[in-house]
Amino acid sequence: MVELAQVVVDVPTMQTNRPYTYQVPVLLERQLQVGTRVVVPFGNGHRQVQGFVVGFTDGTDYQGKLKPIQSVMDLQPVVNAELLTLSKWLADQTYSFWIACLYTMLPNLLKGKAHRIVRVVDELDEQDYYDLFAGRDFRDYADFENQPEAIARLLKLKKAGKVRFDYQVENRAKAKTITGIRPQLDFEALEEARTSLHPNAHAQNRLLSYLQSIVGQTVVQKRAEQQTGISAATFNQGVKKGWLKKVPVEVYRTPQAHGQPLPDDHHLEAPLRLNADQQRAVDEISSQVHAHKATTFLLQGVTGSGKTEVYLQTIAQALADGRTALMLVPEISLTPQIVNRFRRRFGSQVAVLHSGLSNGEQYDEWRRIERGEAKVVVGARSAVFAPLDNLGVVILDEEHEGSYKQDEAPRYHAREVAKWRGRYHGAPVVLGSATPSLESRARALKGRYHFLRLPHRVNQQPLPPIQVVDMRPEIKRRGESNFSTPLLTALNDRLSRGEQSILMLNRRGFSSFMMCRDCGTVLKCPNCDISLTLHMDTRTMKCHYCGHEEPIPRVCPHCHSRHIRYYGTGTEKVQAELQQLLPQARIIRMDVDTTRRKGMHEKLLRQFGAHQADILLGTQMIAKGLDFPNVTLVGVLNADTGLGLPDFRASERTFDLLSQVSGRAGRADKPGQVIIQTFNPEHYAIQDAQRHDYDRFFYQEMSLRRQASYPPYYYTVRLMASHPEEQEAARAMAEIKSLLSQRLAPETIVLGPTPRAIARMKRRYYYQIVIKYKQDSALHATLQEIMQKTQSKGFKDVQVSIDPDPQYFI
DNA sequence: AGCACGCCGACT
DNA sequence: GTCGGCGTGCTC
Repeated sequence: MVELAQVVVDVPTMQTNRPYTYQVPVLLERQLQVGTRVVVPFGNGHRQVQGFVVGFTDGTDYQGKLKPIQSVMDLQPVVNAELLTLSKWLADQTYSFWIACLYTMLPNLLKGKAHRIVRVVDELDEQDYYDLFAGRDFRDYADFENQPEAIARLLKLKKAGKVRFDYQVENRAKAKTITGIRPQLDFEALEEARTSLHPNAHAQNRLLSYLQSIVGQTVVQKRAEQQTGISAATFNQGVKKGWLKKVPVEVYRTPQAHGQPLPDDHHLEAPLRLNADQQRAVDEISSQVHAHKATTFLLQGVTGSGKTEVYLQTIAQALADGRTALMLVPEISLTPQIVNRFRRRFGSQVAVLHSGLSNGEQYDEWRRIERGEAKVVVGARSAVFAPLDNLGVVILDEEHEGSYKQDEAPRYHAREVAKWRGRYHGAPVVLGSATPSLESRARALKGRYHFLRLPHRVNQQPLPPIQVVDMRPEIKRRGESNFSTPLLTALNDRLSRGEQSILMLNRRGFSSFMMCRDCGTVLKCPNCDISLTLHMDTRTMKCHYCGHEEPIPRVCPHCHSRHIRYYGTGTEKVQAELQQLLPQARIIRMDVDTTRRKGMHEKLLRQFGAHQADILLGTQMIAKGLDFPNVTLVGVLNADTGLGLPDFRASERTFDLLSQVSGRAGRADKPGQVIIQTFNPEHYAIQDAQRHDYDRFFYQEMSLRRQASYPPYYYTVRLMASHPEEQEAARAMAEIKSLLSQRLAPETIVLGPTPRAIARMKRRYYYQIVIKYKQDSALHATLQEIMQKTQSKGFKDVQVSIDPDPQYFI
């Protein structure tokens, strides 16, 4: 029986979210493997789409006539057996399309580009031929994008059978090549050519001797020119005379370490000496590497405790076993400094994957990994899919970071994918953090994760003292200002001593909630204990969990002050105020606006590092990983903004952020100081951060989570539905809710539906339902059922998405 | 997604 | 009468 191929096609809809069966033409039989990309005809007409071969079969239930695969796009599979299995699991776990999961795991260039070509097949009249085709016999349909009249004419011509629409899938994945030269004659023949040269032909003489020295090899022309001083013109003459040939040489678009040279493999940095805690961590993790055990570790180490060195030496152990390693870092922490540290230790075995790379660089790094040339991958979230074989260890640094969860479909969490890959390869997974997520820390306490701690700083220096400044009396005394007296004094002090300061403006939750300037009260929902969000459109305060609504208050419900208002400030405004207060200070502002241009982020940091400025003023992006020895003061202008968010993780994020920035002060020989300005000096997240007391924060927060039935005591799922008409969105959600109530376990809590914070986006109205459950055997099937059911005509134009374990609830 | 089939309004 | 509006259903 002839083998048939199962193909997942690039048509991301619920109806087509399954493999289709295709005939395999004899010519393609040998090239075709599971995991290769193919071009297949799909649907009526002659539409072509890209697809992935996910299996072979010798029979099918399909009654119609099978179509043949049109062509094979890859010589080698681009998805190996592991990643194929993973993609299927991912689609199931995240309620997303299989095809979307496959693309998520691969470099962007492997997503083929579909072209529609309009081809002239019959005589056209002069006018049409000239206007539409400009004398050619085909054009890309995309050329007519914004010309509705032209499109109308084309459709008419199509109807008349004068033009045809063809489809073409473009394979964008191409290797970059540069010119190489290769001798075309053997040594003797070159010698002969040399002796018959005119005695004045010095350059050609040198070329011939050079060619003699590289017989049988290919050398990059640019290098040959540099090495020998022979000019490009002389090489061209050599080509003419048939002495040599120019050949394309494939090169990798290796992302350079931002101008710095890549370290060469013979001068790698030696491992640092470990302290007892670090050594124990390395030993325990390595033992699991050696034993092929998929143990999950939680490595909790205070800032400066040397976690990175533990990672490096653990990776070295895996490499020594002939295995590979995956190192995940949040996007904003993936700075040149951290990448270079890995490169100095492991040299050219390191590959880097992150969103800052061009598509070409991304593709080339990916191929180096896939070919086994890179054994250590350092990357952000999506690097968790790096095609490493024989994985020995996976490390997730800053495991508490919300950015490990993708906030669009497929909504996966890199931590869960990492654990899946760990199980597949028998490799331990290390979750590292100074402030672990409550979920992870709770699991460590229950023994589900193996708990390791690094309680001491490597340099034995104490953590910097943190001063909390209560802004309420400050505002009363001096009027509206972003700068308290103690902070200004401290800033002035650094200026006069020639030391630097970092100021962070917390932008999260910008101006969406109400807070009293006199007592710090934030308006909360009476049912949910979560902040109410201001809706200017309806002039009300709303709760996004239960739908509670109340008018905007004029006086504080707690202290009856009239100073209750929105909360939030922009960096630009703050910079202006600061410049006025400290005219002599040189300030660098870092926010989305000043760093939008590529490379600006690094440039500003380099300037600050070179002491071309006294103060670095920025948003959250400056909280991570920066290490400037001359910085002795860190100030947080508004610690509270995060606390006002209608999100049960608000306190946790505030605590993390404050702990994080505090680590930026005084890391070298000079002692540091941290000043936190707040309207809520009594809040436990601020007080515990001030004391550097993670444990205290953990237990306090855990008890609140237990009372309110939030993670880690409950799991959560968020369902969202949208429709251009608000009524329709609400009606669809009501129907979904009733289905959930019928199917789910009675202990499962279903909140909502409620309108989302930004209820109307892109001309659609959004509603959400939050499900809280401990275990519910009916949940998965019910959610699948909802995805299916909402395809029917009762849900016309309704878009439904499911977000398991959402990180943000706004 | 993108296409064809199919059933109701305003036109050569 | 028919051209074409877009609602509906299918794609190996």
